[in-house]
Amino acid sequence: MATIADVAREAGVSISTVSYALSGKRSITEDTRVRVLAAAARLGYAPKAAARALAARRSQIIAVTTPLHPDTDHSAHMAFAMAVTTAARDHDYDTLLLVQDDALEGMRRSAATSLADGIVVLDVAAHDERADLARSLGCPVVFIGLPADTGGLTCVDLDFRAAAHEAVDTLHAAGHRTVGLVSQPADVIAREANYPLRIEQAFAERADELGLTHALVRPDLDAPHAVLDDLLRLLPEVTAIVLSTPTSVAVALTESLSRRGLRVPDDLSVVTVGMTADPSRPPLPFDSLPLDPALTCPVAVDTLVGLIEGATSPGGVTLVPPTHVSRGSVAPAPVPHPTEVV
Amino acid sequence: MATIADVAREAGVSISTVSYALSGKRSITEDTRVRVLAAAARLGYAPKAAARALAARRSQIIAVTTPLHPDTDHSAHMAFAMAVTTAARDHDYDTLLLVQDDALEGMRRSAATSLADGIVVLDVAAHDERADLARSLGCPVVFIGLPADTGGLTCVDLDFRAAAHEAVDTLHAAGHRTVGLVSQPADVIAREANYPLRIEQAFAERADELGLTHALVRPDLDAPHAVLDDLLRLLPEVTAIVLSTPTSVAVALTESLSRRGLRVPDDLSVVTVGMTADPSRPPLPFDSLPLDPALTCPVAVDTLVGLIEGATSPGGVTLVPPTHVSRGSVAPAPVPHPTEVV
DNA sequence: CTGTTAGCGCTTTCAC
DNA sequence: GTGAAAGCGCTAACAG
Repeated sequence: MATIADVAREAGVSISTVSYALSGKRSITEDTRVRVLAAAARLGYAPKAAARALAARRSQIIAVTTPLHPDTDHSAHMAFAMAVTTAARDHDYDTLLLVQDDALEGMRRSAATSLADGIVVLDVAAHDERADLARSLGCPVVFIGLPADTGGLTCVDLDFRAAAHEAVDTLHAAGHRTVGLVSQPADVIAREANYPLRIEQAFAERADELGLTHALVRPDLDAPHAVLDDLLRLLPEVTAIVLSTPTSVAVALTESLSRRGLRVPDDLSVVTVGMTADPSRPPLPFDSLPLDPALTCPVAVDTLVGLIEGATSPGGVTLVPPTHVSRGSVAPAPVPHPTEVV
Repeated sequence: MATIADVAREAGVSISTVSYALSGKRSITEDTRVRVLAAAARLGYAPKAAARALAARRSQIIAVTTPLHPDTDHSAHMAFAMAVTTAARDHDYDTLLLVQDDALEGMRRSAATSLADGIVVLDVAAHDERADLARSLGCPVVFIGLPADTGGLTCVDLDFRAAAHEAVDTLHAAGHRTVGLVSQPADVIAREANYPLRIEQAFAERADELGLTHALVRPDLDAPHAVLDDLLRLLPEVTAIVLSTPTSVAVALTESLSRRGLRVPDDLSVVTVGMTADPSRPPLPFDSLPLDPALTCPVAVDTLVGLIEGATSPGGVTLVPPTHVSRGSVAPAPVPHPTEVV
């Protein structure tokens, strides 16, 4: 309840001296600085957020908009929201949560009322109505994920293309010559952000470049166990799998493999690409190039803070390079071509 | 960018008239009210949150604190955070997210700076450091879940006791005479909020009252498939199960049942108590008395808003009655006592 | 290096 | 029913 005036009186200095002593925005004699800090501590002073925001024209709040449709993966999106929040705190910002119906309207509202200084957009769909809104908002906005049209938007995403390439390279280096991709369900590809397509293309491209035999299967969420059959039908000689699919399909695939008596990595090597782990469950036992919130979110928040503070100019897509997590699911191909093993 | 002064000029009235016309806090001639609204719309006016908060001494922001340890169920807690956010919007409040390390410190900060008008505490542990903090904060706080000592706190939770009773009653009414409880892992019971204990006690109590044979098993997360064996060893005649356990255990149990050729509900009836569904996955195919965020969160937010606006006084535990969701997993006992079937 | 002061844009008495 | 004006508590020129 103490105000800056109380602190000034207590420390025997002026109000502005207190303000500057606390913000460090101009140099203060060590002596008076200590006196101010002591007075503030004695009175339990904390600047009122609203007064500060009004005077400084900055709320130190970032809005996070994430529609969270019934079919989006809640645990993954919680991980993203957490990562954004943690990154924001590192820059002294708090995060406001805008969900469901309010994901769109809340963006408008928090921009119009200056509730938030900037907005992070999560759960981005290919044709996301928040993209057009962002272009017309006059408030810094950063997308985590890419809508179909990124024109005029500032976006950050994992470099899925590089991740897919690296997955194929890894398998190729281990001597695999026939590789399969377990991709997303067809309807997800239509609706979601375009990263599944980017992965499919990059996978095929690099496999062709390396002269590998390859194929892809898109699972059916109602019959996830069929993917393995489908893949073996398409690619009887397959020795390695790239997984970029919903967790439920990955789990089903694991079961299908063990039912068939196929061991990872002895019979089949596996690498996942662009999958987000549920922090509250044990991770899938596969080598991964994950879509890790800890990778993209800090970059997105840094970018947003740069925009807010005028240090950066808007627009542009930042693709974050993937990191490789080893879990021992890649082994040399069962029947390697001796001269080609790296 | 338009201010209230712009609107006043445009409408040819005073600033206070604009304020009252928009807030409705005092009666305004229909004519001038319309004129003000039109002017505001024409200028695209939206009151600045910071100015409003400073003058009104209210930020219209509720902080949501949820530590989210690595082992907490992220999807469930996202569902709670969403439900709180949606309920808050219904009262014209936004929600600020405080996670991880900042869950505790953020409470202090948002209270001291008047960043938030009130705080909702999620992910409550039995001995939660946020309980003592809440008592000393001088800022309205509502817990969703019960810490061990609720003295001086305002709490809202599902009535787990009633839920356990109702589950046993349902099975008894269907003619079951031997029932098992699959509870939480032992270490969870020690650390978490005390609801698992409340369920165990209520289960045993009501089963005794009804003269049922009963037993409980606590799963081991590293060997979830063992629970069915354990239960059948303890209770060979079991015809019905009450499930109040992590989702992973429930899934493992489902698998164990089908491996043994036991059909639900033909061979075994099942009811879940106090479990939270992951909205992004298909629900467990069992009758439920769920811990549904949609039940507790609106009550908690109503309570908090009552505290903020001075309509309610703090303290007290509100237990929300459970609702029953039928999914056809309860059938009459296989070997009913004819005279007792209801 | 420090103090004075003019706002920031709104809510809310108080007067009419 | 409406208007004038005093703050809310802080930041950031501007002056010294």
